[in-house]
Amino acid sequence: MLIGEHQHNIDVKGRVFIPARFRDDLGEHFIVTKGLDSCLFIYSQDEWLVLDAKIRALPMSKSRRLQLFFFSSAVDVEADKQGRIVLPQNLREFASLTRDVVIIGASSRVEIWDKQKWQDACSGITLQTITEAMDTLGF
Amino acid sequence: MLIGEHQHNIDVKGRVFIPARFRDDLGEHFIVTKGLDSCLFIYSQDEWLVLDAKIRALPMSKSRRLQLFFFSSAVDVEADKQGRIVLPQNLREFASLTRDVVIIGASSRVEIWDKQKWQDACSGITLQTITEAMDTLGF
DNA sequence: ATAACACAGTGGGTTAAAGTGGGTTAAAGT
DNA sequence: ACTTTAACCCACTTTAACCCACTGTGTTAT
Repeated sequence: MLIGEHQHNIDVKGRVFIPARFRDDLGEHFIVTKGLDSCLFIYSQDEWLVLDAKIRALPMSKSRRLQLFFFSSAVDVEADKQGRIVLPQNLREFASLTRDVVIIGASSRVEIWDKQKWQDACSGITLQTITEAMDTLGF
Repeated sequence: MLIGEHQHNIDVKGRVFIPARFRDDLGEHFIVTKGLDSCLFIYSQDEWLVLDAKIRALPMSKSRRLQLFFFSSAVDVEADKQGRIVLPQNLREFASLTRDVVIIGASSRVEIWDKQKWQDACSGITLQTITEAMDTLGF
C-alpha cells in the first residue's frame, strides 16, 4: 500500500528520486501519466492494467476523452541504479515541475506535485471537512 | 482493547516508546496518521485496512482532497527491538511533538499528544460536557 | 527480608542503505 | 562530422536501521 509524503528535487537533467518504499511497491517498471489538479500519477504495472481494463470497458462515447488523456500522456519508465526516474519534458511542463516537488502515496498510486501547488491544495482542507469525513467513514 | 495513559519522551532521533500493552494489541506493523486536535492517530494494520477500503470506495470527484490528506499523512512503522517507533519529521511538526508526549489508548486506536496540548484538552472537558454525553448515550 | 532475575524503558554509537550531484560514454538527430 | 540529448556509472553526503549497554521496577525464589 502506497502512503506517505516525501520531499525531493528535480535536478537539471529532469530526474526525480522515487523513495525506496514506493519503489518496493511499484516494481521495476512503472507508468507515469498526467493526473488531476496538475499533478502526475504513477501506477505500478498491475494497477495500470486494472485501469486500462476499466477504461476499455466503457462505451467509446464516454471513454474517448479519458482514453486520449491517459494513454497519450502515459510513459513507461524504469528507475536507474540510484532509484531515480527521468520525467519527459511534456509531463514536467504539464505539472509545472521546476525544482521542489512532493511525492505522495495515495493508496493505489503515487502522485508527484509541485511543492507550491501541493501546499496550496493542503491549505484548502479545513478541519471541518476532515471531521465530517471521519464521521461518515466511521473512524 | 486499547486503554490507558502513558508518559514518554521523544529522543533526539525522533523515536517514541510505545508501551508494551499497546504493542500487543497493535501488532508488528502499525499505521501512524495525522489526527484531530493536532495529535497523531495510530491504527493497527487491520483497522487501517478497513479505513483504506472505505476511503477508496468514495467517488474520486468528491473525495479526492480527503484521499490525499489521509493517505499522504499516513506512515507504516515498525517497532525496533526496544519497542520504539520513529516518527517522521512532518508528523512530529504537525503534532508539535518536541520532548514530552502522552500516549493514550482510545479503544480502537492509540493517540500521541504533546503533553501540554493534552493537559489543555483535558482541562477543557467539563463535568457538564460528560454528563450531557452520558445522558444522550443512556448511561 | 533480600538477593537474583526478568522485562519495560532510555540513550547512544555503528553500519548499511537511501539520497544527491556530477562527469563520462553511448546514441540520436541535424 | 558535429551538436545535443539521454543513459550509465561513480563518488560523496546524509539519514535511518540496527545493535548493544545501561537504568529502574516489579516478581520470584531462597
